[in-house]
Amino acid sequence: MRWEEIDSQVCSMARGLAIFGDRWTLLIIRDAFRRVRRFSDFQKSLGITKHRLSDRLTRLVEADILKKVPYDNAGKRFEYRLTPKGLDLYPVLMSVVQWGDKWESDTDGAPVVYTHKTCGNLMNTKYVCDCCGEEVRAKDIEPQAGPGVTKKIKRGELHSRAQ
Amino acid sequence: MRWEEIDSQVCSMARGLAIFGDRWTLLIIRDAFRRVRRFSDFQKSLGITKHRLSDRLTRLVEADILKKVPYDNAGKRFEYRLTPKGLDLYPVLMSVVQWGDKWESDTDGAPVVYTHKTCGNLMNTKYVCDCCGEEVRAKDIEPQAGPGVTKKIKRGELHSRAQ
DNA sequence: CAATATAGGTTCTTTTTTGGAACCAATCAA
DNA sequence: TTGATTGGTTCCAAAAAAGAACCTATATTG
Repeated sequence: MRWEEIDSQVCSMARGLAIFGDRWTLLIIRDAFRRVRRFSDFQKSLGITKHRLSDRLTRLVEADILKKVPYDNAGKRFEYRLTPKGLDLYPVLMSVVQWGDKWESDTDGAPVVYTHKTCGNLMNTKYVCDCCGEEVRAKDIEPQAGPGVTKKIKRGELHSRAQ
Repeated sequence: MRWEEIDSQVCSMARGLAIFGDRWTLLIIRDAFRRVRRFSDFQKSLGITKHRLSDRLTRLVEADILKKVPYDNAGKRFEYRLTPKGLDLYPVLMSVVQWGDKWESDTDGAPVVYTHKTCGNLMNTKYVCDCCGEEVRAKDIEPQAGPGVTKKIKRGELHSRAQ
């Protein structure tokens, strides 16, 4: 299977990764959360080639994760800002950061720490069930076919179990 | 900057993505969580070429995310199983899935739903501050240089602000 | 006002990474 | 024992990425 075809899988992970699962894209989004907004600033921050950056920004705008906002008088230069869909990626980034802090920090410790303004404390995050509030662990979870699969089976569009 | 150099950034995201931020790797880990364990099963599930799969599995074993466990009598055939470090990636996968469910499902709805065995309900997850339990939002968080940066600055190894 | 710098790209060439197919040795199942 | 399966490796062609040069439209400087 070619990589471009992976979003044809009936799987939310495959569909997500088809958008941001390649090199650079998540780092661009990381920078966007750090208020990097302009082409040249992304380039300086990342060291990515202009060609690649241009391509990735275009795709992110097409995917409605970033939007272009004019900032010069002539309206011909643009900033790239996160859309609501893009802002919703925050848990993805933070879960990667948390994992990296735990498993890939050198002996000095985490490069960046986070203060939660709401409660005033240094923050660690955890992933919880929004119903009972308990921290989520793989073994406590039972995946089942959801409507995105069962409806397709009912209509005869899918036969095997979901990818 | 070359992609292989990104893990030199003092940034937990860059370090994480250096390991699993390329094509296929997170999908392999997804399958591992679904109890896919053998070479041929990964291959069937993903449609990845053997070459690529072999390479990715080797890297994941080197990164201590998967481990090889012999399963035949002669001890020459191996299964690939998640290590504790690999199991700890669960929040990364689930946050991608949650995002994909919300933003990339077709009109039928989510392909897979999850029952939380502990509380018996269909589960949605949320990302919370482990101190106050409130859901984490980008705007409520103030990042600051952590020990992984400040110690290096003190020793004169870093001068600018953290990447 | 001309000259220079900067932003935001595009084009071109080289290198690296993939995809795809063929091949292979060891085991297993009939 | 014979053929199928597992878990790869090797080789080649195609696609993607890196790096440099180039380009156009503003903005700034003298």
